[in-house]
Amino acid sequence: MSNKIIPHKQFSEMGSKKVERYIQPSILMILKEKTSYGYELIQNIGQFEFVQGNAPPGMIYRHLREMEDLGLVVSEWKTDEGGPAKRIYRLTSEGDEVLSFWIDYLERQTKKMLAFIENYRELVKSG
Amino acid sequence: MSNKIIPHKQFSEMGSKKVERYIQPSILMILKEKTSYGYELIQNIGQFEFVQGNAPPGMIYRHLREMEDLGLVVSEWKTDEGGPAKRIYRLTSEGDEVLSFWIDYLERQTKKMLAFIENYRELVKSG
DNA sequence: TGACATATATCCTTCCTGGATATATATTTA
DNA sequence: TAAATATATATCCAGGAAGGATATATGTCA
Repeated sequence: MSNKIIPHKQFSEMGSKKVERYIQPSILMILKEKTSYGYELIQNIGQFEFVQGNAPPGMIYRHLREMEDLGLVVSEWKTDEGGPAKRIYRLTSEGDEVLSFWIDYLERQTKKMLAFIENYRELVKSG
Repeated sequence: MSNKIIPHKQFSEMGSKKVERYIQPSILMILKEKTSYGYELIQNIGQFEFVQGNAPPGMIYRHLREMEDLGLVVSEWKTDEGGPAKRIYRLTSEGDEVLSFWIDYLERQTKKMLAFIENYRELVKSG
């Protein structure tokens, strides 16, 4: 039995897994504007629309630890506000520089994507 | 000992692994123009610049089998040209439809990326 | 005949994601 | 005041995709 399915369904299922979500640059961007912490980032990372809804907590904390290990951010505990302690993250100069590399990358990538789309349009027009 | 490294190095190492390569839509696009086969696709897929150099053969053949299983392409053996037999792939109407979904997705994604870049420019300007 | 180009296929390890779960602290509500 | 909820961080595990290496086979050219 063949495995044929409705194309848009196949696409959305596949897309939901493989789509680039740009977690790291989004965190760097938010921290460039102001310091923040995991729980807040989980709620705010959706503003760039690469992630729909709330981001999975495990992924954000995992990224933050990795980024701190790489020296892109530094953190300190904040306990004076009531409620559970927060680990406040701040961007480092290395993190700032990596963000600028991300921007360069995104510009190159959008150019390639737009060329790909244009190639498609020409193909449809001529075919 | 901390794990600080040179930012552009960290970025290029990370980028080479996580970058979106758009193998499936690239194959669909080539097959929309004409039929082709694995070995030829490996050499031609670089034209869209999502993949630099030759694509890893294992990945292309893996994608082709998966895409045939999904009904996006069909194949037949061609042995009348001398040299090893080629498995010629042809786009199906389902594959054509999935490619158009890919184009829609890429348009949405580029919009988000451009908005992200613009957000960065504003931040740099005001900060 | 030996090397090389063409051509497909499979295997294995590593890495990342998604999702679930655990833990702990305040605040609100009943 | 006890229970439920919101806040907040952290860890674990299964599944899947990528990268890279390797195997196999055929024809051509020196």
